[in-house]
Amino acid sequence: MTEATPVRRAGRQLPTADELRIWRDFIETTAALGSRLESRLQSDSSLSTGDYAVLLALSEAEGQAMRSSELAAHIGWERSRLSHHLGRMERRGLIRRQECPTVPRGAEVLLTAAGAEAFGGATFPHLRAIRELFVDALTPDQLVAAGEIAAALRTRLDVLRRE
Amino acid sequence: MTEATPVRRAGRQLPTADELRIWRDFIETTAALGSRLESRLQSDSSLSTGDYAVLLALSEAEGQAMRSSELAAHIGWERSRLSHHLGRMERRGLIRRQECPTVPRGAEVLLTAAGAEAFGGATFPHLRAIRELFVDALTPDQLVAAGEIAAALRTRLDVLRRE
DNA sequence: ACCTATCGGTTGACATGTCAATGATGCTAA
DNA sequence: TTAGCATCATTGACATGTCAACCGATAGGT
Repeated sequence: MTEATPVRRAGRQLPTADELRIWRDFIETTAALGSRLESRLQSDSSLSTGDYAVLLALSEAEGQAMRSSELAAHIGWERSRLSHHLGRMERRGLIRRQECPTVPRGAEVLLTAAGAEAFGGATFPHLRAIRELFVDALTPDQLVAAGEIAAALRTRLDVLRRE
Repeated sequence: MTEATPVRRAGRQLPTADELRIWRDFIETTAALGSRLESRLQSDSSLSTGDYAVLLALSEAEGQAMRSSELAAHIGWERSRLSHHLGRMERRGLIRRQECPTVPRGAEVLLTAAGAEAFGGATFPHLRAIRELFVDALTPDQLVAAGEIAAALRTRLDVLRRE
């Protein structure tokens, strides 16, 4: 970081000690943030962040229903993961699955009344937690910077996707 | 973010749409970054990041050994998680456990030759991946900002620890 | 000495995640 | 027509994580 010369920067293959320290702080803190949010959500509503993502997507979908594959793409999950998760959510009565009327071998995922109710109850505390643990922790400048950092990292991930 | 008046900022209980968008970008991208690193490490060395954390700590420990509880504290894991993980690593021959000579009911965790070898082989590609996916993705300013953001979030998490 | 609380560590039950294999169904080309 | 192939979704095997219960040993207070 205190590295000013582009030449040396380009020549290095490994991170410096400073860079590594930042990396560790960054990845560990964001992981801890995620799990704190997870446990807040759990104690406020008995939902996991996975449940929440599914319920959010269904709530916003037309007819509060979506085909399984679309849902997976929408929230960025593998189909297998979604299928397992839906099985658990179905057992708890949060969603229902039925054959899709339009797509031959498709499965339609429907929000149940219980699911809508659980989602409704979870939303406010969850958003408040996001505000307390993330938004309020940062200055406005830092918040902007966080968005830019996320965008830069995402771009990099996408560029290197197939390697 | 475009919120300039402290009064309005203080009065809000929930994040704005902008803030929420940044939150989602941030948390999802950092999660994706973590899992990309995980799969890189896996394919380069057949180690998980958990394995790596354990092996790193043991490598740096005197005598390449540590008591189980110390190790857990050092890498920030619950004892139960560590115990399960050590069981799996022991089955793969990466570490060994024996009664601790100094602490009565303590277990000493030792790095095996195979563990040291696996760690040695994993280090270089892992650090290179951190550089490619994180350090090189950011400008020097962004890297500094990432460190500051992590520190701010960590402070907040610590302040709210027992709630 | 003896009851009890605590400590270090393990275990079991379960939630979650990945990967590869499986079924079931439609599409396409010989 | 039919053999091969892609697609949608599920399943099973397994790795990982949390939580609570447990075991054995030790330290104190009475």
